[in-house]
Amino acid sequence: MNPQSRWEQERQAGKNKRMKSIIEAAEKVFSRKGFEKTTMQDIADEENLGIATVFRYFPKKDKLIVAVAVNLLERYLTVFQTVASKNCTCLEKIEILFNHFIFDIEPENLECTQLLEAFESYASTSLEELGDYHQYIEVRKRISDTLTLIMEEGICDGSIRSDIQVKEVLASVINAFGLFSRKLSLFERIPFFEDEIEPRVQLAITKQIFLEYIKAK
Amino acid sequence: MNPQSRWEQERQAGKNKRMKSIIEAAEKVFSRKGFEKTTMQDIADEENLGIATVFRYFPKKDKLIVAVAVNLLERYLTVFQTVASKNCTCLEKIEILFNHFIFDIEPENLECTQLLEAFESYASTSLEELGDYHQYIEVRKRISDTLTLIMEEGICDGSIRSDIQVKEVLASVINAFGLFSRKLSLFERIPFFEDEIEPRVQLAITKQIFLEYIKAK
DNA sequence: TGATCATGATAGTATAACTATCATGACTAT
DNA sequence: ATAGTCATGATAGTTATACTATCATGATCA
Repeated sequence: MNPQSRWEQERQAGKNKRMKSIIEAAEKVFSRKGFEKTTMQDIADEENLGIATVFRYFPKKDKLIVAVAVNLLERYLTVFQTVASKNCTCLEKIEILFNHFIFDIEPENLECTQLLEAFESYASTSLEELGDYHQYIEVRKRISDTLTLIMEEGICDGSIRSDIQVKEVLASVINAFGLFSRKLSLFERIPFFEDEIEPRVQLAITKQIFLEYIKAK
Repeated sequence: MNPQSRWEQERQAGKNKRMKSIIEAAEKVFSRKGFEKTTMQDIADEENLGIATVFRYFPKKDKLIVAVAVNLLERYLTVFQTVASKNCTCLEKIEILFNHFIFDIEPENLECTQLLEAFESYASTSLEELGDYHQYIEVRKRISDTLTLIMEEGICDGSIRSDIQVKEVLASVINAFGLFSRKLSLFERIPFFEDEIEPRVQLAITKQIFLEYIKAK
């Protein structure tokens, strides 16, 4: 067996240790500075690596960006799965998810949501090759499936109205998550934005609108 | 009077003819290629101008991007105002607005919505100087005021439930516009996205959720 | 002990934002 | 009509950054 190809295999499987450390470093820097303004040098510096090393693992910046997004979304998936297996009503589960990703006191989760939102925006406008992007879509689908499960359960136990189109409604819920996280980041950056509606209030309202809609009458 | 300063005044007021033509050209190119991938050269070529001329009017690419967004949003404002003065119920007005910007057969309006969505995302991550951005916020506020008017009218005439927080709910509506336009652009770019929910269906559901929520019981 | 290979350093290319300068030709005021 | 003004275009140059190529070094592994 050729060791070169073993390394290459590891690299492609994303199981390489250094690769993981670069992804984690990149996530930090992207969160701070955004995808566009972050340079590959910034990421190398974060881990005290040579820039050539970063390029060895991620020959294109876009590849690194997708890798960060996929990594993040996979962490999300486990949260969704954990909540899904909890022993409470569907409505409670959905509220737990809202609270976890948006209203959590820890700002960390919110930052993740913001980064994912930024990624989807980046993907739809700036991503050059869509080849790696299907990986992201895969994980996104599994999250969607998990939520579908939660809602179908809710219809069975009578806590959710039975005449809704499950997949479509929850897609709206998912999108609502990301949407307001972006508004929050705008709000934080721009002082004269003050007299607009506080995004957290707006988010709470949106949550209410969705919950009221899906609740069994 | 100093002619140099007159030109400078015109330039700053945005009333200069050439300036307008550059903004219109830029809007076309930005719509096609996105903010990031569009070069100043592209914009100059679109109008057969020298690149130096473009830089004379817009010393930074960011300034041109904001100018395009403000110009676009001002066109939106007139639509909102026109619909507001129509002689029909509040619910009908809101539905007209949905239809106009998203479901319209003319793809032109949808492209505008997508460009605005892209701009807000760009503003929250990549815009370097927020100085010009307040102009955009101003117009956005006037649109918000117009919508508030529509909804308050609806509460008076009894077509809208009276216990909602008007400003917050309509902010949700406005954001829903932009959100799905981005999903649409993703959908158009990515073939293997096919088995996801059709964004137009999703958008229709969202419209339904909001309308049902605000409707008087 | 010797071969392999990840790493870092460095130099180089391409592209695009942005600056500076100057010739030209259209417009404007008298 | 003429002279001056000024928008424009052409061009050359600067800087930043994505990305490539190459080589020395030192850790690891057989």
